[in-house]
Amino acid sequence: MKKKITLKQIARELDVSISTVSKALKNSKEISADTIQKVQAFAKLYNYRPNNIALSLKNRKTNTIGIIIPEIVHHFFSKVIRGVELVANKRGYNVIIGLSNESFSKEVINMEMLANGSIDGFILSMSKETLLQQDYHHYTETINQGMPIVMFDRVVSEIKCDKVIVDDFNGAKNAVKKLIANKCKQIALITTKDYVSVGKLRTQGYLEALHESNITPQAELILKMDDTLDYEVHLEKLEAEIEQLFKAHKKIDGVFAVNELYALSAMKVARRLGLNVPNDIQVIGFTDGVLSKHSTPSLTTVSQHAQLMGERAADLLIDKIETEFDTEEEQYQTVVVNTELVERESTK
Amino acid sequence: MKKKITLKQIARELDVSISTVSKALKNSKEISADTIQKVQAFAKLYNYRPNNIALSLKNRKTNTIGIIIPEIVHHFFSKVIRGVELVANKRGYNVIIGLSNESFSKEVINMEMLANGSIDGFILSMSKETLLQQDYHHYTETINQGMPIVMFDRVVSEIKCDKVIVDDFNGAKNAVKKLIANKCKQIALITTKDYVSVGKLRTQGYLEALHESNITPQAELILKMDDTLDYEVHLEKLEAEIEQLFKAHKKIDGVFAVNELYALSAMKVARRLGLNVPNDIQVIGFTDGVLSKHSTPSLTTVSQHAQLMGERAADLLIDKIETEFDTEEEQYQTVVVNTELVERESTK
DNA sequence: TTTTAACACGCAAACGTTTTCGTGACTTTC
DNA sequence: GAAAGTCACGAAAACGTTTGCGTGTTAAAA
Repeated sequence: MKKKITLKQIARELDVSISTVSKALKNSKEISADTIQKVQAFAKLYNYRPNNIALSLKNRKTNTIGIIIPEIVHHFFSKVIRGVELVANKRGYNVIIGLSNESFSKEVINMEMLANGSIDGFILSMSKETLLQQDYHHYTETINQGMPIVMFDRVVSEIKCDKVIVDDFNGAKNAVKKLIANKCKQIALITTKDYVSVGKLRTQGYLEALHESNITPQAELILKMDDTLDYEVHLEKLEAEIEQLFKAHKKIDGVFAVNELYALSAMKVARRLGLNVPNDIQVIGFTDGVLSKHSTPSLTTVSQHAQLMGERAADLLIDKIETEFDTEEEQYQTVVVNTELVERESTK
Repeated sequence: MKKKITLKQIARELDVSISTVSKALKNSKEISADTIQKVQAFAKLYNYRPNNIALSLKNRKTNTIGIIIPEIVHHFFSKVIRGVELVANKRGYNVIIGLSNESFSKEVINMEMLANGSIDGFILSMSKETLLQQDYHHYTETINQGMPIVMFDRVVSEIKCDKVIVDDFNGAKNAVKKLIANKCKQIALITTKDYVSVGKLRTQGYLEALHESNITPQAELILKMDDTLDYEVHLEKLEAEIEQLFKAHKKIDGVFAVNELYALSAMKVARRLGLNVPNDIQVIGFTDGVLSKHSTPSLTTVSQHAQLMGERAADLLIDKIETEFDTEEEQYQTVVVNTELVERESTK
């Protein structure tokens, strides 16, 4: 049980000063070849590694980025994390995570925990509660203290910072256009209430696609679910509403759902009602989870390239961290990650 | 853009010493009421928060735990993380993650990055490559340096540390017994090669269940897949092998698979061969992913309580971190988390 | 009035680094 | 043989804290 060795200990053992040891390890030409050799041999023997914390303090730089997300047991977010970790690691950074669990207060607490020197910058996606309360002071305060922030997916225009977002609008539009091209006449939309920006944008994409094809949208074909509830738990409620929709509008022959679970539920209800997917009714979802790929029939979805978003966000953040001079007035950019329609069995 | 304020700056502004400020903020009785009031007001105004890094250096304690896992886009691991984060946060710790991506070298690098002062202890699950190479020096070295480690799920007896494991043996045994109780006569096993400890244990559970019911195991009913490949990618190969198995043994009426995807593939192949699940063939999987719940038919599985494992691991680790005195010789414990058979539609 | 005690505060060390600058001992140069 | 230069190293400050101890001032006790 040999504890980690420090410069001081090496110095004492070798009867030189701490500075000599430090320089010797860096092959400084101030130090004689003899001493360098001696010090390095000793350091290697005892497996010396500089203490990160001391370095962080000295350099006022932690080489760590904080990521705060609403939920980690979620394909989208875990893929984003993977992307962040990938480039962070490549560029010499560690990643520290905080989960808000969709709660405003946990988000605030987590940010405060990390903002006091532990990290060099944030990557985050807002919790639903924050989105609802529209209280963004913790973000702006953090930014004002000079800590860079990159937001992704769930963003809001009030906050001035770099952002990485999915092209929700066009993703949805293309999906619906695909349904139209596949001869669907009555296309239902299963979405969330509008305060969730992504739900809103996808809804707009749906409407735009109809518009461009000169189809008059029918309000009765749009189902807006309350997204504050954990829908994993409220599956029955979800299915009941969909069933009601299908029964009230037997002519529905296409469904665009703003997430995977809504789409899956739609397929399940359709099957229960004796409808065949994709022959009687075609379904497209949004997100690239595991369910789509392995469901029966497998689900055509709008893939979001979550990992790529994480990579972009990390690059953006680290770039900002490493630009010494804040070039005059802050210049923020918003990266839009394109979606991709992955066609599977639920469409023709 | 006001940067974070330090004790020194407060001291200068208020024309007192740094120590006075520090003590005043702690309501030390060495300091007069006037001064305390003055300092605290000023600190509040400027939103003073002590710098974590400086504290970590001083206290030689980071209040951060490192977690290293093979993969994050995976229901099991992300649930474990959630559990870890939950108790870590509750007990005042942060969580920093490292992904080995199933690679030995990335695991080593990640551990070294974190072991140099960044964290107080590790929670980790071994990469497949490490499991294969059986090179554990990075673990033992870390432990020898006095850094506590808690391993979970993929563990190995050679490493002396606290562990949290799933009761794979009994989980598998109970699952197979369930199949037997449900009148299955020919029960196939779809498992991994034996170097993955969990695969091995689940296989043993399968055998034991048969043994206890006086059924002679048939080697031809056991399919051992090569787990070094990413099976998400090699789905067709997997399905082909299963199809071959089913065709060669038409009397198979039960399947126990050591993970979710194997089970799902089995159901898919069965359907393709015109077999009804659960009437012709019953299927049970292992793990508590999303797929089981949302597949059709939904899959009966052995649930592992991943989040609970994470919580246990975190408690174990933090307990160890916070016991001042290493009570004489190290005493390690292994926590076994029970499994639970979640019955769904794939069994009768 | 002198001694003692209480009070309110500052000094300095420590955590583990890095880096600038200073300095003593040689070596070279004229 | 003296001046200048080179070499190899050490001292010290700095990053931002906490804390034991020393000290000057004042008030209380003798």
